[in-house]
Amino acid sequence: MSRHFLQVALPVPLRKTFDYRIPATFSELPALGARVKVPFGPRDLIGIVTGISDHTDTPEDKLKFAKALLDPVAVFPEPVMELLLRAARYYHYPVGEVFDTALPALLRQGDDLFENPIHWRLTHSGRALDRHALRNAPKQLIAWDGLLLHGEHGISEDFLTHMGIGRDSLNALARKGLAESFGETRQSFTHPRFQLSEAPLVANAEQTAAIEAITGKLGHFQPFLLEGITGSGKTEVYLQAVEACLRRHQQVLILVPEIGLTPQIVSRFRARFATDIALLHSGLTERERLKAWRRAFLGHAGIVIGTRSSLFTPMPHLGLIIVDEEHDLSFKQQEGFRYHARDLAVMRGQLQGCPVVLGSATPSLETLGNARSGRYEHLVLQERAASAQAPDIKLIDLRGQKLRGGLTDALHRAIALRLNHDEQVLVFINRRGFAPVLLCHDCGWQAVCPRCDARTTLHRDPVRLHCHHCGYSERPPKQCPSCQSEELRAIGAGTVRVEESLKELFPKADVHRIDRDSTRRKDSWQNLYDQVAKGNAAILVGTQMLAKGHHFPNVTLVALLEADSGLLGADFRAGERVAQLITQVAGRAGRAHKAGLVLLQTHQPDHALLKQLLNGGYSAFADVALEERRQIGLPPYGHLALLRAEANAPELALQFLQEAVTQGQALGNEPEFWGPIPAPMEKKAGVYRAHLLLKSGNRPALHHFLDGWLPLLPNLPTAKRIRWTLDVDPQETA
DNA sequence: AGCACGCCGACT
DNA sequence: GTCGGCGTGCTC
Repeated sequence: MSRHFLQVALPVPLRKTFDYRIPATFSELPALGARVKVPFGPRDLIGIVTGISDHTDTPEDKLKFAKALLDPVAVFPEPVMELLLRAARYYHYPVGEVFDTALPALLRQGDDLFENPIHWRLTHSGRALDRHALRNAPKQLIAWDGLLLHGEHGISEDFLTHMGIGRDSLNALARKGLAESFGETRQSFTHPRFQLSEAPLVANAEQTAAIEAITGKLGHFQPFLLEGITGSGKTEVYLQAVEACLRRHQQVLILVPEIGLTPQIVSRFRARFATDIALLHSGLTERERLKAWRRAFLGHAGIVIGTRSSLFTPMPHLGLIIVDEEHDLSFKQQEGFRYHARDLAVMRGQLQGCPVVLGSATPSLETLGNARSGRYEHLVLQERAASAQAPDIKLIDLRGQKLRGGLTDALHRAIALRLNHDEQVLVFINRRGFAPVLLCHDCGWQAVCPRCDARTTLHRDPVRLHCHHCGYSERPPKQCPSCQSEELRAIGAGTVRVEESLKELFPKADVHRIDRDSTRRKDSWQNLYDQVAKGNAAILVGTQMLAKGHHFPNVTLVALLEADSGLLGADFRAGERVAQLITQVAGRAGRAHKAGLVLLQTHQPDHALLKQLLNGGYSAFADVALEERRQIGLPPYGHLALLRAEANAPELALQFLQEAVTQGQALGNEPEFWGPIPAPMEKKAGVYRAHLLLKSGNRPALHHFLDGWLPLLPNLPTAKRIRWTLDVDPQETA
């Protein structure tokens, strides 16, 4: 064993592993994927064993001994280990940091893998022993003394090891019947148990076909796109596929968007299945998270429902992966290890040999592309449940219209009509706060953020200017700082101003606002939801957070005050996002027995995207958009990576990226470089940002180039004066 | 990323 | 005279 060296991945931003000698205190060779504590420079770190080898390239004098083996088995079993290694390679991110993001914080910090680790105590005869009986076995005597001290509750093996009492001495005492071990061991791995606690719904023909397609592939890798309009019963397909998986004594992993892990979704699963359901979301304490993680890890939990990072949860009997609302942006991590949980879910399905179901009413063009090319099997649910009708979508031309609180007369009348019928209305405006611009009427001065290239938003309660891009806020000036005029005006409308106007325009109606500011207090969202779900006439005003997760059966009118505002962005995905938002929002209208109406206020009633959506729905839009992407070679037909640079001066970031381009051209076989260009909001939170987009028609070629290029970047002349990050498959390219 | 080592300004 | 600023260099 001493002839072996451990390769250990450590949580440091270094693209390599480190080799360590194995000390004699290790009672066994570590499992690949187990945690070890090792000395690293002046401190100790916890790392993951990625390899054990009988040779090392590190000079003898540099090698140190590992300090402790923390786990009797791998915290990352083989398929998860393989997933993480591949992910590190694909996203060109240091493995040690990839492991770190995949592990619950408490395990990262050294908590025990098993809740009740192996403990030792003296047996009855052990306690009765005369210590002279062990006078010829000094190590056993020390162990016996130690155990005697700790009485019948015993002491963890870990602690004993720490005290210099080894497993050998303890085993020797055990053989003599003097000591015994107890607590959880690796035997506590199990298969999940479940019972059906309610009968499945009767599936229609489309649902039945989808369920059969998925269940027919259990035990094999196969990705599915389950494309189903709102109200078409995607969840019932999930439920019946989950049931089939549980019947095979396997576990199911369900990924949901950050905001989607609502009690409503969870209660559907709880109502159907009596099984251990582990929830993993941002609201848990680290202790709760570890407990839920363990139930999945040990195989106890039949169903694991979680947000992005729960993708990495080890599950010994994983048989099915579901990604709900697969188009949702929150599946892509936007900092650090920038992985896409949906894409890695497919990779995990491949490694574990199980089906992966990607569900959405508005699939991402990437997923649609995969479905059309045949890589994913395309399952379509087009029928709404018997009671529901498709909503009617109409445009309202904003040009030249007089607005009251952001509403045209036509929209005002439509809302009044619905309220008179005791129905509910949703109003979307994608902007928080009171007004997005504070303007001097005399000289044109506007309130801007000193740290960002952005205007500050005027808020009420308290009255302050806030920057939505950094934490900056200040009291609004009483006079214009530029010309001393007192004619400062709040221009444009955010959710707060729209809420106020609606209260004035409809004094008898219940008006509620739902955005990040109004739902900050815990439970307030749930209370509001319960109140509105009763169905009394009401208007809900909110940002797109209102579009997700919750269903209000009495909503018959949905209005977008600025349906085309999202089209202004330079991002090539802007159109896709707008189409998804409008379609999702439309799905909130008229779900039950009442036909719904969707009204889109727009300055561009002739915009091609809006026309496609109106005439042919999301799939007509997707046809056109995919063809455009194909022609310019953008995803899913081309592959992107984005190199971002940040610096304290604007030229520095651009200069670094230019050096990177030159370096890449010298390497050869480089992809297309787009840029460098200043980021759309060049200055943000006081730092200047620039972008370099890499585009290639050939994914392996792009990655091969990155493999050669990235290690050279730290050596570029300006590298030490900037910060750079690489984003593979960026979701926000502008 | 930490953390140490190392060489120049304002304070007990 | 020291405390401490953060530049740069290393971590098996």
